[in-house]
Amino acid sequence: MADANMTTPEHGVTANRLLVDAAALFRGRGYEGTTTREISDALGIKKASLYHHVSSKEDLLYDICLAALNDVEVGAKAAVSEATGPSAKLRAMVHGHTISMLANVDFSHTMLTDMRSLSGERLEHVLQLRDTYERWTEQLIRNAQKAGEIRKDIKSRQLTLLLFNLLNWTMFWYRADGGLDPDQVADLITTLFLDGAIPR
Amino acid sequence: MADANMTTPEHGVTANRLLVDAAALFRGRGYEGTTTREISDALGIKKASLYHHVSSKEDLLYDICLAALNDVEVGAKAAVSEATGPSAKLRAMVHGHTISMLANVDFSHTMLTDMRSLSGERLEHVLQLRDTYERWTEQLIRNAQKAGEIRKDIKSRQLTLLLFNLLNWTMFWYRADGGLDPDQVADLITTLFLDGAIPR
DNA sequence: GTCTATAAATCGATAGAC
DNA sequence: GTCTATCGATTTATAGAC
Repeated sequence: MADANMTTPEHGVTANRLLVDAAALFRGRGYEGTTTREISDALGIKKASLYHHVSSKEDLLYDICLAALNDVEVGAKAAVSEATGPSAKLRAMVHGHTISMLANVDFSHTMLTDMRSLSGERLEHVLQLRDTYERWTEQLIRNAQKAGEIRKDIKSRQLTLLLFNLLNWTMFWYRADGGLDPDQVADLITTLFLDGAIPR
Repeated sequence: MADANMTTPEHGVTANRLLVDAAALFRGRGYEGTTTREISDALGIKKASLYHHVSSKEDLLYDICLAALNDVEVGAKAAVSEATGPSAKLRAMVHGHTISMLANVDFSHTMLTDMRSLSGERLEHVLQLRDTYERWTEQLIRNAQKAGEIRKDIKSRQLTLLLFNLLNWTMFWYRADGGLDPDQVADLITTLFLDGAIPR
């Protein structure tokens, strides 16, 4: 869902719809594979009218990446702040992250796969935000390791990479109309990450 | 590595280099974001000379997807055929898949993220090959479940999706010059998938 | 805030000489 | 098998009327 906190205050409603429609197109055909013509068609305006709301196509990608990162981070941190104990906080992170990511799957998908099309400073900024979030996650894992609730024979960095493998690729097969709702997806990821596939 | 079995016999050496160089560019800038001019520059020939070897840019993408799928399937099936027992075969699948995928990471990355740019029949063909491979993997999991070596409280379909989450996203962070070699990556994925992050 | 019209550049692909 | 030259279409973006 594209709710109010996904855009900065100075943006109007059309600019909001612009991001949502662009993200849906970018997810389906890629940023480079989507033309400004297709975006304006989706909004029901002419191509030139887009430039009243944004100053370039890349602006759309940049705003989508920032919104996607912000939503997931806000969702994860809210969930973690309500949990008590190292492994409970880790479970909460997976749950909050997954719910936010799947609620804005067009944004998350675009951010993760088309980020590379951003130029210079903008790419660096998005990468820095992503890295900061990954380090925050790694700290959750390290805390759980110190408490003896997560195995210590695999480095926290590598456990973090494996956790994001589980989280990120979900966007490629998740369908809102499919057999699983976001809560069930979050539970699956949590269960496999923590318990593994061999019976305990 | 781009070895001999990655191309069909009728292709010459230039056509082979063409695939390798194109896959590297596609991984870095995306299929839609890469121009035929960039591809010809990488080969040291003029843009028009490309069309002596391939009849369209999309041909390159199609051939890369087929080669990527074939390499991973061949690697995984060879490993599985040498293993004995349901869970040993599952471990072998992860190992063979990971080694082949990381040895041709430009090809795998391009196949998994830019497949969507294929048109009509070609997209269907690639999707069908991928689905067949996924079903073969799910059968390995089902066999291990029947033998009691894999938990039965999660459906084989969902365990398969989670396993491919672990396998596929690895392409986004694996670096040949990084701290982990393909064998270590395969062991990490196997260990987490089977045993989980909580100490046993 | 949307429109028509168009600029300026680049795209994939082709023709034909060598 | 590679080249020069070029076609026709399409691209992002701008100018200026309404």
